[in-house]
Amino acid sequence: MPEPEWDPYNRDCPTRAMLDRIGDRWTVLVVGALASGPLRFGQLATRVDGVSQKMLTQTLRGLERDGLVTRTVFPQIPPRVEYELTETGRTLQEPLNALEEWASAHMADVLRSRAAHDAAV
Amino acid sequence: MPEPEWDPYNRDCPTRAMLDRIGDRWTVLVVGALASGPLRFGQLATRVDGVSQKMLTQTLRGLERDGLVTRTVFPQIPPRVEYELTETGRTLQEPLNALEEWASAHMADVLRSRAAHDAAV
DNA sequence: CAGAATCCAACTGGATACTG
DNA sequence: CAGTATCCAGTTGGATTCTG
Repeated sequence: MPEPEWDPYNRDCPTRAMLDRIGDRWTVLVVGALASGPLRFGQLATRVDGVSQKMLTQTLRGLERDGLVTRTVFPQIPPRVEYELTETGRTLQEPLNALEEWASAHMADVLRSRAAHDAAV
Repeated sequence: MPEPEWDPYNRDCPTRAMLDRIGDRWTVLVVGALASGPLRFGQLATRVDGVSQKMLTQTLRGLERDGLVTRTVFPQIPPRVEYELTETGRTLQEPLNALEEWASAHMADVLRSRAAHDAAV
């Protein structure tokens, strides 16, 4: 079954949009935060330091739409809403982890280079 | 040698900025395009479909500053400038490839989910 | 060819206030 | 608690023009 030939280098390819979503600063962090299991909205807000509630909501809605996250509402007062990675969402973890690890591993190099470069000016 | 404990979940951690750079829609594509070897400015502009010359320049400057890409000017008229991944830049290829592959592999699922979700509204 | 510089429309995203 | 709605300042980035 020959998958269609996705090509991110073509400006009209949907994978472009996908890279945008992945690249979204909050998406990476939210998916990462959900890696260890379901979390409530408030818990996510706490874990992902600095995210505004607007952005968190927006990010979660996007992930839900793309089938990467499920949203479960428990009908009680006060409301309780849990977010959890779907099967597909979990497959995204691996590449995202790789990214975070790369960032951690090479951050020092990058900062050094950046300092040197700026000093040279 | 215990690396400092980078934590992308902390809003003040430099890895946050790094994720921003990686997340940059053009960075992923430019690094990917350079994977197979050095390219000239114009070649990059062609490969990375849709990038404006302003964005390409900006992206390349950023990558250069971070020590991920080298910029070589050949003193001739008309000018010839080549960009090439550095050692560190090449290490970034792997995680980025993983991302592109994920996008290619799951794009169909995502589009399906998206359509279903929108239809449900 | 490879850019630098400028202008400006459009989108992003934070802060704030309100609700079921 | 988990949002929604609104306002708005700041940033992004495309188009265009000019240059060594």
